[in-house]
Amino acid sequence: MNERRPTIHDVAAQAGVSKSLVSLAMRGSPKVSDASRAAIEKAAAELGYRPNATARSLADSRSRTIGVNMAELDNPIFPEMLGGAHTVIRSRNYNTMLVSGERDPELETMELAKLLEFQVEGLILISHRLPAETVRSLADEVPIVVLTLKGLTGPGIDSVVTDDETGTRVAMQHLFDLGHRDIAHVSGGSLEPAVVRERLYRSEMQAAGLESLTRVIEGDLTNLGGLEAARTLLREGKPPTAIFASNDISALGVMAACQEFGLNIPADISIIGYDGIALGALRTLSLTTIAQPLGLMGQVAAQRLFDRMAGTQIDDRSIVLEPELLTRGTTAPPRV
Amino acid sequence: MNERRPTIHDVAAQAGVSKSLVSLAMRGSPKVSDASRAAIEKAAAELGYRPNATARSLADSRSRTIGVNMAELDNPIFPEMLGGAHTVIRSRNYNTMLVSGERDPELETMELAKLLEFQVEGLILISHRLPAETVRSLADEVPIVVLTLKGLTGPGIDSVVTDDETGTRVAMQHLFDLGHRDIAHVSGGSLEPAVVRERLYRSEMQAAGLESLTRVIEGDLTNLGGLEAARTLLREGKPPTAIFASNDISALGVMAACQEFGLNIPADISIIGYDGIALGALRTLSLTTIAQPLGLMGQVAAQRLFDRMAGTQIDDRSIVLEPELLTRGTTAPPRV
DNA sequence: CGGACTCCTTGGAACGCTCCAAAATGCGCA
DNA sequence: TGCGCATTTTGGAGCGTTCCAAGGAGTCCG
Repeated sequence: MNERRPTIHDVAAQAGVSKSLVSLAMRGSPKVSDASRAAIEKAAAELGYRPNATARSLADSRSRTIGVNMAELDNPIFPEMLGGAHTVIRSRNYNTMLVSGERDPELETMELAKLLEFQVEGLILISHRLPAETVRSLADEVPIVVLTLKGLTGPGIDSVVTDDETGTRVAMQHLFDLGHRDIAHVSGGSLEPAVVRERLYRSEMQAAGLESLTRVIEGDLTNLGGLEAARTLLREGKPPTAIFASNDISALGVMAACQEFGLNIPADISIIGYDGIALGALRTLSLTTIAQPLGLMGQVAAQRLFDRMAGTQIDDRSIVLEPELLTRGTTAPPRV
Repeated sequence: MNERRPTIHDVAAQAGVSKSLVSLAMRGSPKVSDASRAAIEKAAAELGYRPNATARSLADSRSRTIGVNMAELDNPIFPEMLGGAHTVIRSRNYNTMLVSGERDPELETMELAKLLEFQVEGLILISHRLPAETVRSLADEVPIVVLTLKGLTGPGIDSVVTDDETGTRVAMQHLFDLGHRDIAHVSGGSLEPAVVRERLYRSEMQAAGLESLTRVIEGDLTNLGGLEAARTLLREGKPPTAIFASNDISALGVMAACQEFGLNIPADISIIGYDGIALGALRTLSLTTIAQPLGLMGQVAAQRLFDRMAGTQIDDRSIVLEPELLTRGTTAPPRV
């Protein structure tokens, strides 16, 4: 390892100019003469000079860094969103500082505090488990964009979500159109999107005059949760002709349970998920689902963040994207 | 947003002490009297003071940050490794700065340069596409741990890999034990692990006196690549009784192709993958595979990095972990 | 040949913190 | 009351940049 990294001073000395001029040259200022520029570049190359971003941040009080919190790593929708955000952040010549609270609000709070200490200029919360109050107080220091959760807004807080009501309606309509009536729902706990999906499932069933067939089995948005829920359901007796799962990974668990019970998908039972994880497109799975534009959501979130950072005047606090039905191999008309 | 963030000076003024004392107190030094500490804490709380990590980094020239490069986001093994590394980094009270080169060596180089400008104290490359020379020169400035690729070592560079030779042998042995002889391989291109796996496949076949049955179809470690490769293979005529795919996601493509051709897995054809992605455990897929301890690899990588940063004397440059056969639902004895 | 410009270049003061040597304080004891 | 010692506290220098006001060097023109 090197003894000491060369600084702007070393370059200046080597090139025979002042540190200020080196500073200008490094940032490509037009007011540096060609001769000086050449000398400086030569000196910098010889010394292996690398600007110190920390010092720069301090001097001009701009960190050029965005903090991203990823609530959990095991649902693939989050990395997909991260990818989208990351692309935009990089294209703006910013850096991404990633933390994860691992579903633990206290840890999450600490991690976010660290981000602020690093002077991040904006925060993207790819889901989170924080109390509203905490988020609000963070938003006091730096603009925040929250993904997938729109319940919480306020000054400094924007959100990017998809329209879960429409999405759920489309899912149910798809099943109705295929001829299904006996449709069960594997729910997803108390987080916002899952709650909305369950509510809409119920109201759509009711609107179709199918209250009596309404069945909700509790899941938790995990693969195992979906598996267990579907097992419970199938043990009960006559299976429904279709199951709407609150998200894709739990839908995959549901599929596994159906197979265990000797049910053929989609001949014996149709399954529809929600999210549009890349995985679902695997030919092996071919899961019909309501796709959220995950990568796009990340991109939009980052863009909005930059707009806020630039102080652009924007009225709405919430960006709602449209979900899309992806008809694949797990849904078909019910057996007659 | 706030006008200006309070600094250590503001806290000092408010508490009626010097900035130096505040600095000590903030870092929990034992040589601060209880009275002063209380006053300082009170003042800090009142002002909503938050230490400026940038200034601190500059002052003590330690960034407390590790840079992580994730070559690509679409193979789930990488986020899994990231998760492991992240845990360790956080437990050391360090931060993670994440970049991704998106398979583009030039972009990757630029991103890594940015990390160094931020004075990261160490670098973890979760795979990469860089020329050896570039990595070596980076290693001159900061310790590096490379995951999944062990070809490249040298001063300042460590690597964490699993023993692909053993892994492949175990995979082949598993198939041999089940009674398979006609085993094809879907390869994975020119990256190091894929090359080793292909070589070992060939040598194991040869050792078993099965040169005549050796068949390698080119894949590229993607789902689609696996699908296409298997289609090509199956179109050729009599299918093998088993296929060994170079990694899990391509194995999933292979499975899809088999289904397209009306082959029953594992009754008609056995499939074994490599990696042990979490996904493969999904009951719907139940992919037999050679599992690498992905999360652990990330952890070990981070640990080794911290050891190097601490200057611990260590001899070996390469950590080799053992892979493990996970027998699941896609392998069975061949039909007689 | 002097002034008015334009173009380059410069030193010094921040930025908010840590580190250090030295100063203040307090206490026990002769 | 004064001295030594341990405990607290302090101001100033420094970390590597950027920013700014001001200084020098040319150039053009009357």
